[in-house]
Formats: sequence, C-alpha cells, structure tokens
Amino acid sequence: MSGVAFLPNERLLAWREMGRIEEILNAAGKLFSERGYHATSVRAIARQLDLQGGSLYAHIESKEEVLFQIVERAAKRFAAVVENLPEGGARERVCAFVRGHLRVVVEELPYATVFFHEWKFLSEPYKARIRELRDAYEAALKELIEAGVREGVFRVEDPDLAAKFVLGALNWVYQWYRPGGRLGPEELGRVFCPLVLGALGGEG
Amino acid sequence: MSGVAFLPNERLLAWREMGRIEEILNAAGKLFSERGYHATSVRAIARQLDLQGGSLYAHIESKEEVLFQIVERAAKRFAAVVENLPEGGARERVCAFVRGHLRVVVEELPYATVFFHEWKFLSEPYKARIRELRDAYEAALKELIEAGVREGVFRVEDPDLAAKFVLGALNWVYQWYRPGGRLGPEELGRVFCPLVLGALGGEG
DNA sequence: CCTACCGATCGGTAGG
DNA sequence: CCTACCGATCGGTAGG
Repeated sequence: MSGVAFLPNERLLAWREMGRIEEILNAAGKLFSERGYHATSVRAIARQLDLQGGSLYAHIESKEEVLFQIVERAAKRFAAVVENLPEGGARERVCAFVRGHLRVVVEELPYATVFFHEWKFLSEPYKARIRELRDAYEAALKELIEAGVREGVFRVEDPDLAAKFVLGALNWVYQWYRPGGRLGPEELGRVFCPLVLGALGGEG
Repeated sequence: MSGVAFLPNERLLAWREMGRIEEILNAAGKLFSERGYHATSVRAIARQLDLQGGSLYAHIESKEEVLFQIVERAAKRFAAVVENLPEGGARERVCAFVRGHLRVVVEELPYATVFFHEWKFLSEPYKARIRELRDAYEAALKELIEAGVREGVFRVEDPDLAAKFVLGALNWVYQWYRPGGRLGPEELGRVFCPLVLGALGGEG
C-alpha cells in the first residue's frame, strides 16, 4: 500500500481522473497539432490510449470540449508570461516577455500550435472566452510598448500594430521549430530579443 | 454574336473551362480559409456554384488537387515578389519586399490563409513541390538580409533566424487583417517597413 | 471501459 | 452537368 492509498477515496478518484484527462488532452493535442482538429477522429485519440472509440466519452463530454481545454490551457500559459514579468525598465520587461513567450511556444509546441490554428473552430460560448484571453494578452504587450515609448527608450508610430508585428514574429516559430534541433528556447530568446528591441526603435 | 464566337472551338472550350476552374478555386479558397480544408466538403464548394456535389468532378480530379492549385497559386504570387524587386540598396530592396509581401497577404487573403494553414495536408508529390517554393522564398529573403550586412547597413547575428523572424511578422497579418478595415496595404507597408529595418539593425 | 449500434455525411463514381 | 449510388467513416449513445 503506497501513501496514495491513504487519500480520501473521493480525492483519489478525482486525482486518477485528472491523470486520465491529462493523457487525453496530451494525445489529442499532439494529433490536433499534426493533422488538425477536423481531420482527427475521436477514435484516433482513443487508439493512442489503447481505448475503444466510444470509451472516451466516459471521460469527456464532446470532441469540442477537448479542443477547448487544450486551447484554454495554452492561453493560460501565455497569460502567465505577462503575470510574471519582472519589475524594471521597458527594455528588460519586453525582453523577458519575448523569452517567456518563446518558452511557451517551444515547450508546449503541440498546445501552442492548436491554440494558433484551431481556436476558430470553437463554437460560440467557447470561442468568445478564448478571444477574450487573446485580446487581453495582446493588450498587455501593447501597454509594455507604450510604457517604453513614455520612458523614451522606444520609438514606435503605432503601438497596436507594433504589438501585432512582434507577436507575429514570435508566434511564427511554431511553424518551423522542431524540438530535437540545434536551437533551444534560450538561444532563440537571445537572438530574438535584440530583433524585437530593434524593431521597437530601442537599438537592438 | 460576340467576338468570342469567332475563336476556334477548342480554344473557346479551354477558355470557358478555365473560367469555371477559376470559380471553383475561388469558392474553395474562401471556404478552405474560413473552415479549413478537412471541414469543407466537396458538396459545400459545389453549392457555392449552384452545382450538385458530384458535378464538380467534371472539372476537377480530386479535392486534394483543388487544395494544391490554391496553395501553388499563392506560392507563385509570393515568388513574384522577389522576382520583381527593384535594383538598389538593401534597405530599399527589403522595404520593397515588405510592401510586396504584405500586398499578397492582404489582396489574396483567402489564398494566403490556405497557403499558410493547409499546405501540410497535401500528400507527398504535392507537398514536396510546395516545400520547395517556400524554402526558395525564405532563402531569397535571407540573401537580401546578408547583402545588407555586407553593405554595412544591417547588423544581424543570424540571417537565417532574422529571415524567419521577419516572415513571421509579415505572415501573421493574415490572422487579424480584415478587408473592410481602416488599414489598406499601403499604410500597412508604411508602418511595417521601419519595424523590419529596425529589427535588422538598420535604424528604422 | 466495452460492444454494438444510430443517423449523417464524407469523397468519389457510373451512366446518362 | 445531374441522378443515384458506393463503401467508409464520422461523433455520439444505450446498455451493460
């Protein structure tokens, strides 16, 4: 009997169930990122876990709910980046943002890919919630940039477009980054940080 | 009888067929860009042209061939950008690239969206052909950047990553740009050009 | 978590 | 370009 067995039964069940759902989300995330949401069948997800197709519905409500969970998790990991920014000047804070954002893209590549590609396929109560998180994140970067302009360290004509520009440059990494390659998230941050600062007029 | 009626019959038929295929590609491009390739049925494409589902196969070989034609067209419009770059210094040439690239994204938004999102779903003879075009395009931008470094107008640590950075920033426009908005392709180019030059160390 | 099934829809084809 | 159809597969459910 391991220590786990002393947990109250209810929590034990909840815990085991959480592990199973985690497995489902990871398997689905990988498949969704490779083939897309619509091209991935519920049966294909189940096969990865050695289950029968219908058995997944003992754990999930619908295929769309699985997509939502994946997309929401990715959105929250991005949100955590702006919540954990260090105090300091705009240059340091923007660089920390760049490094943190790239870390999420690179370390959660399947989730990030699904977040970028498939969120539009969510239907309405779900989609609005994700749009909210996306907009808040972009607004946070825009404010970082505006703070730098006020400090006099950035020169930017249109902070809104500049934020979209930077996010695009960072997000696009998901298109070509492959985990086993020559480049880790740290090196990537080291190269991308001066590119971003340069774009913002902060002299690389 | 219009002038067209004097065309030799064969050419007339070929001409009319081309028009029909154009309509199919446009309808399919719009639907693919909105819902994705796998979520768009052949019947949905046919419905846009007031045809029955099976009737499309009088014009096309397969659904995948339609996807390929769309993706290849987009790739060729991008390729035309680097082929028509003006002579001059690296700054001017990069700016022309930025403007030209954004024009394609904005003016061919559905095709560009499908190009970015759905090309990976092509099967092998098709996919290799597209990968070729993508790689050549990225290599061309990389060489533009390297030329600027040699001229002494850019300061860039890693031209390959810099090219990926710039392409990401430009491509991402497809994610938020909406045709009826406040922003035309010219204004977009005017704002993005200094951002790119700044990123490359060319002092915005 | 499995077996067995539901109605719906898919890409594509034959024959006209 | 239409009608009518093919086998395959889809998301999801009932009953256990």
